[in-house]
Formats: sequence, structure tokens, C-alpha cells
Amino acid sequence: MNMNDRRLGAVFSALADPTRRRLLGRLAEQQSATATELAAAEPVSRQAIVKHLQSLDEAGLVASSRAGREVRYALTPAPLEDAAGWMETVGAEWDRRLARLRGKLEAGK
Amino acid sequence: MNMNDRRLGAVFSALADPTRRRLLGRLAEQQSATATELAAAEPVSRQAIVKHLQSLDEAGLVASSRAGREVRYALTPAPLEDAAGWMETVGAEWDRRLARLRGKLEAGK
DNA sequence: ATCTGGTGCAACCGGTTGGTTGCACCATGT
DNA sequence: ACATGGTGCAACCAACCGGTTGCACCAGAT
Repeated sequence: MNMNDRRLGAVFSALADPTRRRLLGRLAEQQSATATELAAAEPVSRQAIVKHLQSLDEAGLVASSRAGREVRYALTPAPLEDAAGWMETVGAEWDRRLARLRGKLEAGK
Repeated sequence: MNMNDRRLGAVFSALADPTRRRLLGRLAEQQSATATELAAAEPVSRQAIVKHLQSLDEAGLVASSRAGREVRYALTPAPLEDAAGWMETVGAEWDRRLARLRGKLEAGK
């Protein structure tokens, strides 16, 4: 149970929710926004958005900073790399296996 | 609404669970296995594994086929590409935004 | 015909999750 | 000083999730 694996799970489960994905998309274009701003464009309450931003924060995909009386959230896409890395690993293993199989077939023909 | 977005969510939430990730890893090395086999190597019951395999199947990450009286599961990693694609999009948008910002700063110095 | 091992189905359980509402708390502009 | 708009905190809810157990079912081997 690597802490790394924990992080990976947090990232994937953060990305699992459509609202959260929309929020990330929004923050990718807009660099920073408050929960209230984001909630205005979403069909759910501000509190719901806050919770979503919290889980995005736990996954390290977003960072919050106070500016005056408002709290602005910004995208920090680094953990996406970890996630992509894991998927690549699985894919690579799969390809290696395929290559081995192809090799055997080649040898046995 | 998009069936595509639905699929994306299914993939990410499939990858969100550590047991499911382990199963995928296993199937990447082993090409095919039954639920009972997989359950032997995991700390949970066969039924739990079956459920996991079902959600992996819904995400399109795994395919099942009957061989005699047993059901073998195999990895079908194609949907990983979709997931990686989405992440890449967010990352790319982010980069474009950074580039624009850099441009403005450059122009205004 | 019957024992056996792998599957499938269904009920059940505790914990998490996405969502809500209500209200108290601050920082700011007038 | 005070009204205001953005936050934070907490309780509550229905639905879902990961997991279990018990049992019926079905294909093969004896």
C-alpha cells in the first residue's frame, strides 16, 4: 500500500465524476476561479462545488489560495502525469506480452 | 449526455479502486484468468472479484469468454487511450494558457 | 447416476459519496 | 457602524459501493 498508490487512487476517483472533470476543464481555460463563480455555471449548489474542489485538492489536481476575501482555485495538473504513467505501464506490459506471443508463433510456424 | 463522457467516467472510476488496478496488472501479464483464479491471489472473496470484473467490463477494460465450464477474463486496454486522451486535452489547454500568459508578459515588459 | 468444482443470483450490511439546507463568520465598501 | 457578499461548518439524506454469505445451477469426471 504505497502512499503513491493512494495518490493514484485519489487522482482516478477525482476524475471519475463528470462535474469534477468539467471543473478541471474550466480551470484549464480560466486559470483561476472561486467556488461561487464555478457554481454559477454548474447545476448544483456552491457547497457541492466546494466539496468537489476539496476532493480535487486531495488528489493534488487543484490548489487554493486566498485573495482578499475570496478563495481562488487553480489547476495543478502534475498528478495527471502519474496517472498517465500507470496506464502506460499496464499498456506496455500488455504490448510486451503480445510481442512474446507473436515471437512464439513466429518460431513455431 | 455524451455516451462518450459516460464511458470516460466508467473507465476512471474503474481505475479508482486498488483491487481493480491490481486485477488489470495481473491480466496485463497473464493474458487471461478466471475469477476464481484471481480471487485466490487477492484477500477478498470470489464474489467480490466477480463484481470488480463486472465494473471493469462495463468500462470496456476487460472482456469475458466462456471456455468449457469456466469463464476467462482478458485485458482489452483500448479505453485507456480515451482516458489518456482526455487528460492530455486538459494538460494541453493548460499549456496553451500558460503560453498565452507568457506572451502577454513578454509583450508588456 | 452422482459427486464435484466453477459460476450465477440475491439478499444483506456498513461506509462513503454527491447533494442539500441552514446558519455563523469575516472582510470590505459605503 | 453596518449592510453585504463570499466562505466555512455541520447536520442530514438517499443512493451507491465494496464486501460478505448462502444457495441454486450447470458442466464434467468417476
